[in-house]
Amino acid sequence: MRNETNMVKVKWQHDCHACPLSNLRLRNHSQEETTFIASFKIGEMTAQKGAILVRQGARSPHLYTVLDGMAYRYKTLDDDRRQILGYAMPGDFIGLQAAVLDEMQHTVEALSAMQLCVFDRSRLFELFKEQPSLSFALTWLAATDEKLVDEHLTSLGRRSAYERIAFFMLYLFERARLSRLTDGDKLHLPITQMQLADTLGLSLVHINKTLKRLKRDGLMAFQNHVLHILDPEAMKEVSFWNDGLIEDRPYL
Amino acid sequence: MRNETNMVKVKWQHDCHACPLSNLRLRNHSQEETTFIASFKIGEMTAQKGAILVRQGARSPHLYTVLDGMAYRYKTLDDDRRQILGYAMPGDFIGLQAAVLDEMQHTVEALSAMQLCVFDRSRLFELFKEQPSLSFALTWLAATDEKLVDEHLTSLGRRSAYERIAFFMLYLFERARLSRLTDGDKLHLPITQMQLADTLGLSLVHINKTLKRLKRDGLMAFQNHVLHILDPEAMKEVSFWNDGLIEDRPYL
DNA sequence: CGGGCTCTTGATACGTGTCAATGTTGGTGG
DNA sequence: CCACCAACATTGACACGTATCAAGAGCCCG
Repeated sequence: MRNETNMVKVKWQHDCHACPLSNLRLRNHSQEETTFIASFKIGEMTAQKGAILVRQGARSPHLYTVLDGMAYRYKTLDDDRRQILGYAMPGDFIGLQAAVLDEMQHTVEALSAMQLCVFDRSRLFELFKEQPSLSFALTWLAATDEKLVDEHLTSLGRRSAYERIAFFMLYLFERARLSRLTDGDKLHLPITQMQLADTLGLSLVHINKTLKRLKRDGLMAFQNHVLHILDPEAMKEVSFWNDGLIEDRPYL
Repeated sequence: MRNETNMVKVKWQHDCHACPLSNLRLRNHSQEETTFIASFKIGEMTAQKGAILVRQGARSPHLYTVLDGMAYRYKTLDDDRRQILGYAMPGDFIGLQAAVLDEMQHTVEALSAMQLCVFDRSRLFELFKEQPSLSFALTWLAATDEKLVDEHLTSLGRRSAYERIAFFMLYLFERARLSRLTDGDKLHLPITQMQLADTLGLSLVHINKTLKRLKRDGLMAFQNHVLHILDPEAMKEVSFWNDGLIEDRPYL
């Protein structure tokens, strides 16, 4: 049973007008919008690795923006097969589906220690009434998230294991770059090969063997939770890379 | 090369206040919202089977609501593998991604003769400024579409071919029921086995053989473009059916 | 009444899964 | 600070689901 009580509100909080995310490659807001966001914000919280932020089958009263750390979301079938749907990094909004739908269809879990900005779902409609630009930004986020899932779906449907892993790792790397998490051609990734398997619709064993092939071929290496992109051009080529995937994003 | 010029504006048009969709199991609007929608609407058009409504890699100036007929959307990789991402039925909005993103990442093509309501993308921001309820509805649609792709992704990642086909056919059937396209336990579906294969990440041959097994087992039959649900309960059981998938939807 | 899509079926190949055993790593408590 | 334990990673052998190839049958539309 996963821990749900290890989330602690923190005393000290950021001023939205000096949001730490404004340093990232994200779209920024006007003064007035920032003031609205500040009023919409309930507080901040810390979540430990493994904490459940949103639970499949439940209703979620809170929405979050990731300030620090990573999370992932997944669905579980009635036996215990599961499919990981996506990952959230600093700047990402968690709970768009929670915001507008009744019952959550997936679980969101912290991959590492996280710091989050918390919003009150029940006040969301005020945002739609008063802030057309932010409303548009929310819709933009929803559409962009769907675009991502579309690409992920294409991977599972039509890319081989080798192509699929190359594509996904390159995606994580490029997305992480927006949040300034990369260090040259390296990236610290708090995920296991089991999680990779559940992300890409493959078995643990096959992930392991295919990672070895990718390393042998000089494309990339993933060891001790460090992803190392060795040959980005070759990665793009073998994975049928899509340049339109990664974009600067708005945030709340 | 697919035909793009076979779309014809029709002379006679529906009055939004007597929208034919209002008879479906969809969420309806207030008088004022309907008036806004009427002003947002450019006109109506007809599309022949095979017509391209939106093209991958291009920018789309128009948004559509399906009045009649079906469409599907897909991505193509640089070799010619393709992945079908979803289907649109009467009441569905086509072009949410087109509405807010720059370049389309998928193609939308008519599966049958269609009748569509056409909106002007460039006036979308007025909707966000003036119609908070409709803005919310748009975001709801985006979130619901993502939920659907999430489930589809789970199928490709973690359901076997047999489960996957059962799940998808049941989904199409239940979604079609909302648009009153079903006839008892039967549904006319203008799709081929090749399209089913590209939807479910399988080969044509394997689709064919698995359909045969499903029929032999008394679950469902799909012949001459007619889907026949023989044992809905068994279908739900083998496919790990998700009851939260199908909901009444708002529309524009 | 031809010609091109579809659908069907059998034979065979191959990618990926499963099983099982061993090695490695990192965290925890004595 | 070390010993231990539990995850996690690695590897080989083998099984199985699904793809590919190939050929023929059915169907629709001009």
